[in-house]
Parts: sequence; structure tokens; C-alpha cells
Amino acid sequence: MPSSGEMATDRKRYHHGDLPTALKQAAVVLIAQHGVEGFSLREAALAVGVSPSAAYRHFDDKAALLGVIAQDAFREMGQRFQSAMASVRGSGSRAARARFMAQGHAYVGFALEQPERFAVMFGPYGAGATMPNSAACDHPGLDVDSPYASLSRVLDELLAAGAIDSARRPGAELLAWSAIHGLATLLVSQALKQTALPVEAMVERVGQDCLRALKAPLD
Amino acid sequence: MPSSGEMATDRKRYHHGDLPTALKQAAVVLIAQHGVEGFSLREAALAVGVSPSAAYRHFDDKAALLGVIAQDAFREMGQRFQSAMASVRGSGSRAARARFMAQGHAYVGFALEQPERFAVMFGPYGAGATMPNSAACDHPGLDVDSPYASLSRVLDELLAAGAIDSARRPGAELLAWSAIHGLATLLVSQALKQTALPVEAMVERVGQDCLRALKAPLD
DNA sequence: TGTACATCAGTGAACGCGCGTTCACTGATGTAC
DNA sequence: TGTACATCAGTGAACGCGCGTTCACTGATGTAC
Repeated sequence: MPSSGEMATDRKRYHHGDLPTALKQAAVVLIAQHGVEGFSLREAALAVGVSPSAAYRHFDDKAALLGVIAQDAFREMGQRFQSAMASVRGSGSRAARARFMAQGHAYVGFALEQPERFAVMFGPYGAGATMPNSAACDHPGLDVDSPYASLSRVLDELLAAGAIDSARRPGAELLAWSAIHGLATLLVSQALKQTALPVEAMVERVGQDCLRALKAPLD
Repeated sequence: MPSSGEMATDRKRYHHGDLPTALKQAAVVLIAQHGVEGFSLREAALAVGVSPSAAYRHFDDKAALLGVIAQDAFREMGQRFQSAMASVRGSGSRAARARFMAQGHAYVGFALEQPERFAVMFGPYGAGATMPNSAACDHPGLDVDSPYASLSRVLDELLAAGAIDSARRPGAELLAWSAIHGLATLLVSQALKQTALPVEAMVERVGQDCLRALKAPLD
């Protein structure tokens, strides 16, 4: 009995319910399969069970969809950072260092679990192009929920706890972000084979090295 | 007078002379214009003035061309590393540190001067996929001309000169490569705006921080 | 030095394909009275 | 509670396009004798 529209969820209806979200999810899956290069709006629409033109009710074009995916990924990264930090209780040098490391693990973890979204974040549709609050080092009105803001906060905490040198605090984000981002991208691109060392050990090593560099007083 | 084939260079001939090289060069230009995603074999062939099918005499398919471009880029990066090192004379701690920094500047310089080739190196057709001598940390028969080998050499030199701690030497490549690669990719993707600080200053900072981390004795 | 022939490196037409996007349309939904 | 109508969110056909790749072909080159 295919008549009457009683089922409000999942069932095919003329009005989809939340097409934008469905399209984004389908896009992520497809990008995981064929890469960002091979991704097409049509395929995403097909996967959702909707005609290709329906997507244009919700997104200006293909680039807009990818831009939104990048934004979502940044938002989720920010959330992961915050819960990573929240997972370490206490204060003081030891706790601050643990929180810093937790961020590093969250960053690399996200990149390896969802390489496709991570790629979009920093691809042509991501950071430079679409990010409203790009993490420029000197951006004043930076979103407080961004990963970059979380990083800044933990560095402040490290400074307050005496875990890093005060002369090194300004611009300390540069080293930390570069090092952990580099590790993440090298792992994702498989330039660094994971066989050499467990990923966690790599993050641990790089993170601790950053802390060490920031602790040493200026020459 | 379009007859007779006297001109041996540049002139259009039935046999091109060095089509593979010409195709690679055209590809790099086109990738710079439309990105790796937008690159097509046909367009490259057209740019060179040859029919699309001619490319298949020299490359198995599109992926093979991109793979060779990645290999070439790795080779050039290796050469840049070597001349960067050669440009610093003398020995001892000061010289070793300068050579290390010269590598960092060479790496970021290459990435920013030729972002398209840099992207191909670490893209889907690059490192993981096609690299014959990928820079895996534990790869024994690593090409001595690779950038990774140069990095290892300068780290050995730093150790010999007492500029880094002997306990930190094993795996020191991980920090150095991650940090400088991260800086390079963040700059290329424009996630780090260059306006904040001159690029050279960023490289200087990150490089010196790496040295500092590797110099400090284990806790 | 000249000719026969194998091989190399091109041509150009054609294949089937999926793409992004547009357009006029229509079914479903919600609001005003 | 019921009807008229505006608006929203889809449909589906069509557009023009450039793509990777194949195929039978032919012009140019070099080698053996």
C-alpha cells in the first residue's frame, strides 16, 4: 500500500526532509571512494535518490557544496579539540602538557580517520578559498571555537604553568601547527609509511619535541 | 616557403624530437593554471601541438604522466637540497646548522615557487602511489640523492658537531620533515596567511625550533 | 651510394561517457481569511 | 473547519562540453646489404 504519507522518516517523499545534510554526507562518502577530483554533484544527488538539479535548490554550485563540507570539517575539528582538552582534568604543567598532546592526537586522528574531509579542508575549496575565519596568525576576531583558538589557549596555559618559555610564546602556534599538520599530511599522503612506528608514537614524539623547543630559553 | 625540413629545432616536424619532455612541461603549466583536478591529457597534447593519441606512445595513461612528473619533482628537490648544502662552506656546529636551515629554505622555496609540482609530489599520483624510493623512515636502500637522504646526512653532521643530542638522533628526521613540510603545505594552501610574517622568517623560526628541540637532552 | 624494408612516432576520426548547469514544469506545504 | 493561493522543493529533459582511450592508418627514420 504505497498510498498515504504516514511514515515521516526515511521513506521516500517528494520533499526530502533535509536534503542539504544528506547531500553533504553522500559527498563525503563519494569523495572517500573516488577522491575530491572524481567527485561529482550528479553522483551525490543520485546516491541520495534525488534528481541532479535538486541540489541547486540548496547550493549555488558544486564549489559551494565543497566549501560547506570544508567548513563543517573545521567545526568538527574544533569540537574534537575542545573535548580532547576537556578530557584532561587538573591544572598545572603536567595537565597543560597532556592537553597539548591531546590536541595533537585529535588532529592526526581526524586526518587519518577521515582523510577525505581533511583533504577538502586544505584543498582548493577549503582554507584559503572558503574559510570565513581562516586561522591566520594575526586574525583578531578569530572564532573562539576554531581549532586554532584552542591551540592558542593551550599554549597560554603552558606559559602560565611555566611549561614553556615566555619569550617563545609569541608565534608559538606556528611551530606546533606546522609540525602536527606536517605529520598528519605526510601520513595521509602515505609519504611516511606507518609501518615504521605506530602513529601514536609519532604524534607523541613530534608533540614532545615541540614542547621541548618551546621550553628552551632563547640562545 | 614551407618546404624542406632544414630547421632542426623548434620547427614543426612530423617527429617531435622530445615529446615526453614537452608533455611534462606543458602539463606543469596547465596544472598551475587549472589545478591537478582540472588537468587533461588532451589539453597537454594540444598545447604541445600534437594529437591527443600521440601521448600514448610515451605514457601508458594519464596517471603515468603525473607519476613521472612527481618523480621529476622529487629529483629536483633532491638537487636543490644538495646545492643548498653545498652553498654553505666549512664544518663544525655553525656550518651544520646553516646547512640544515638551507634545506628548510630550499624545501619551502620549492613549494611556493612551484606549488603545482609540489602538490603532485604528495597528491594521489605522488609519494604513496608512484614513488619508487619513497622516503619511508626505515627504508634501507634509500636513494642517496633523495631529499630525505640529504636530511639524514645533515642530521648526522649536526650530531657529529655536537649540535644535537645523541639520544635524539634516531628518528630526528620525523620532527624536521613534519615541521617543514607542514609549514610548506600550510603556506601553499593559504591556511597560513603570508602577511603575518615574511616566509623566510617563518622558516627560520620553525627550523631553529627544531634544532632547539633536538639539542635539549632527554628529560 | 642506393635501395628494401622494419620500426618508430605520429595522425585523425570515432567510441561512449559523465559532467555542471539551465529551464519550464509540478507536486507538496503552509498560511490568510 | 474549509478553501484560495503563494511559496517551497522537487522533477526530468535537454544543452553543450571535454574527457580518456582505441583503432586503423601513414609519414619519417634508420639499418642491412
